[in-house]
Amino acid sequence: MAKQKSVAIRESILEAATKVFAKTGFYKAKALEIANKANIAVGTIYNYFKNKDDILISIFNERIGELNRTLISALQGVDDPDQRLSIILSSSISAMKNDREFAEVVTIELRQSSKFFSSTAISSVLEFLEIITDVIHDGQKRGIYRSDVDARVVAWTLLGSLENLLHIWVLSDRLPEVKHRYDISLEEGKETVERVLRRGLH
Amino acid sequence: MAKQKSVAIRESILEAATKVFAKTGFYKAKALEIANKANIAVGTIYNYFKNKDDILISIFNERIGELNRTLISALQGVDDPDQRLSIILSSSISAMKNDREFAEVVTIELRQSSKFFSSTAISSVLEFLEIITDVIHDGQKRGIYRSDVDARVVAWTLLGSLENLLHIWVLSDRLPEVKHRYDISLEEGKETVERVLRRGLH
Amino acid sequence: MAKQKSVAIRESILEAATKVFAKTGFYKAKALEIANKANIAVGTIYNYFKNKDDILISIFNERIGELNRTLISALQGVDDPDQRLSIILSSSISAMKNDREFAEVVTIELRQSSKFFSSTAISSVLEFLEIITDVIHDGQKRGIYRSDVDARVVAWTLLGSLENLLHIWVLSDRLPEVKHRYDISLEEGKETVERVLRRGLH
Amino acid sequence: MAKQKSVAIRESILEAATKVFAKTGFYKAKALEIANKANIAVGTIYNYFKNKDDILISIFNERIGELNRTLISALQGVDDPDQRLSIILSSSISAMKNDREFAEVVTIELRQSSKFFSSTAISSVLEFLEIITDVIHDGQKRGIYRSDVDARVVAWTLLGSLENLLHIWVLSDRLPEVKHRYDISLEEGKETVERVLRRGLH
DNA sequence: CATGAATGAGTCTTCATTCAT
DNA sequence: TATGAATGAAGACTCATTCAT
Repeated sequence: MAKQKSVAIRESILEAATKVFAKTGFYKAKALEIANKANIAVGTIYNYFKNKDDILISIFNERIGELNRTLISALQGVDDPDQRLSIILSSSISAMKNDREFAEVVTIELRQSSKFFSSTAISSVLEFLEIITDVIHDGQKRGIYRSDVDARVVAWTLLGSLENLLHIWVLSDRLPEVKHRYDISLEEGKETVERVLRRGLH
Repeated sequence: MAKQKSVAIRESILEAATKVFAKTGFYKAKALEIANKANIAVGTIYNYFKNKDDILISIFNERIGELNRTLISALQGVDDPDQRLSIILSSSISAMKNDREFAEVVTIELRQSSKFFSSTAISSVLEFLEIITDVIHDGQKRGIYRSDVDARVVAWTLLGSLENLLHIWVLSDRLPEVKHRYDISLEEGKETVERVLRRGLH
Repeated sequence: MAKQKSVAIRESILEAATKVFAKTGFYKAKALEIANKANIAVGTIYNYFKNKDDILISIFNERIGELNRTLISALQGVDDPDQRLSIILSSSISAMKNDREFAEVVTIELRQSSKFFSSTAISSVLEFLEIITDVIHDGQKRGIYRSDVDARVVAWTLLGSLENLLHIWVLSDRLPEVKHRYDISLEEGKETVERVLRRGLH
Repeated sequence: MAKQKSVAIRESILEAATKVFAKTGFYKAKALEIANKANIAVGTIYNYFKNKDDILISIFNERIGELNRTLISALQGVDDPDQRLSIILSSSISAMKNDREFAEVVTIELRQSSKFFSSTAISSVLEFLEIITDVIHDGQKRGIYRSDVDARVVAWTLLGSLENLLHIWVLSDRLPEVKHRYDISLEEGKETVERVLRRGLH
């Protein structure tokens, strides 16, 4: 029997691509550089992915899908909405901290992608939003959260807040100007967001 | 007068570029298409701008700079921090509503730019953040706003919320999936953000 | 038996390749598509043929070789040169009619091949020409055909006529323009060619 | 005023391409080599032609169009159909003799092109056929030529004969085998074709 | 200043062929 | 012998930018 398409190779391409996308940005990323970093030939990339877009989309969907699964299981058995939102923030932030390059890619490239790729390309992001929306909605139905706000808007803007928290973190490394004025740790940031939200939603 | 003429051309390039960037995204935008839309020759672009990057940066800085000036003057004489934040949101949103293509460009391309361009490229954005930060800081100093949150974080995450509000609005047009689930007007969105913030910050 | 099996595979590759060459042309034909059509793996092709060129050459030589053998046996015992030429035309045309895809390949790719491959690649075509030349030559020697024409030229140009007869037939399917103006059956075409030739050679 | 697209450059691209196509065949011809031969940059090619196909099509249509115009004017005032066919053969052959590389391209690549390009791509060839058909048709109407043959078939097969006459000539240079067996001059070939045709059509 | 033709570096992707299994 | 994943050379075409007019 001949060789089988290897999961390991696929994974190494995704990892290498994440690094290259983080460093140069999606558009300037070169297939050859990804291949080199993954220790394979350029052509091999195209045995696993249709094209560069497909790699980026796969990174998003697989990593965020993973995060979603983590979230869902972490939320199991937790009842308090505040605590649930806290878990969502913590889990998301810690996932990003553990893979800074993925954080950079999500922060920087996701917007572009949502606009210029199809909606299936960002299905996992929509799923992530769904999770947050459900938590808030549930809080509202149980009379814990105020009902005069739109749960979907809260979810979406919370995502924006989270993204920008990560964005400062990521930018600090490149731009001294930002580093100097906005030297804030992810934890401090999370704390502030949570405080505002906790009081703001009740 | 020569100077007059130049300003008009410069302006028409910026307008044309905004449209093209909105439609295709910065990286795929072609100088020739910008020139055509501006009714000038390609070469002329380079009499007014160093390169494509320079056009994008100019769009950001000039339009956001304008917004900043509008904000500053609108905030004149307004004392209440809640009202001031409300003015900031309203002005920003109405500026974007009046120039949807600019909204698309800001929403989609700003992130990329902040990362891969220098910090002067986004000086006006930093200035915008400064304005928000000051309002919150001022509210804290006057004992109106709680002091256990970081004003800079609030400002930055508020920007994230605002961006994502615009993002849904912009995305709705491209992705039916989003349109269907997140059919929210900018005004409704703003209302929710304000409510959470108002209670959350006190 | 192993040998038997091999011949079957070899044959199925030639058949599949003929179809693919007919559809896309030799240069754009993909080995993978040939393999798929032949229900084998790509690699297997290279156990039977040196390369893509080799497949095309084999198609030519084997099919035209077959035609040559058919011709030779059909000409056995026929004495009249006119009748012999008629047999050559009929047999050739009917062979092509029975394998339209091969007709397309011969018509379209033979020229290229004759130029860019070696002369052994087209040895069977040269043999085919030889057969025609001999018939004419023989007619001349027996005083039936005029002697003031060059038998080799007549053979070669007769081949050109035959090719173009097939060419109209093949083109008609792709180009409506041709179909419309040159809607001629192979039989009608053959009739005209024969009439001119019969009188022209005496 | 800026530079104008130059007819000279366009022409030099066509000339260079003809040479390269003759040498390597259309599919293996490299844009860079054409550019080098034409003393221009690769990109310049694409200011004048949409793509490689477009170059080949232009070569065909412009050169054969030219030939058609020459033929039409040469046929002016000539009454005798035999003489007219003779003129067509002579003019075509002499045009090819004067531009051997074009002859190679026509002989080798035209077939491919007729099949895989659109019919406008070969409009000039169809026009050439039209000219021949008209001559024969006219001969038939005037009772000089026999009426029991299809003028269109005669035209098309005559084209095949002409092509193969050129083909031997072209092949002789590459394949010693052919050179050895078919060492026939264009003029001798023409003579034979004309003799057969002249008697065959009356 | 305006023009737009010329430039040529740059890169994704294809696909025939190889070779380890 | 059959397989099909891996390979990597190869090349058409793009497009931002320049500069002669």
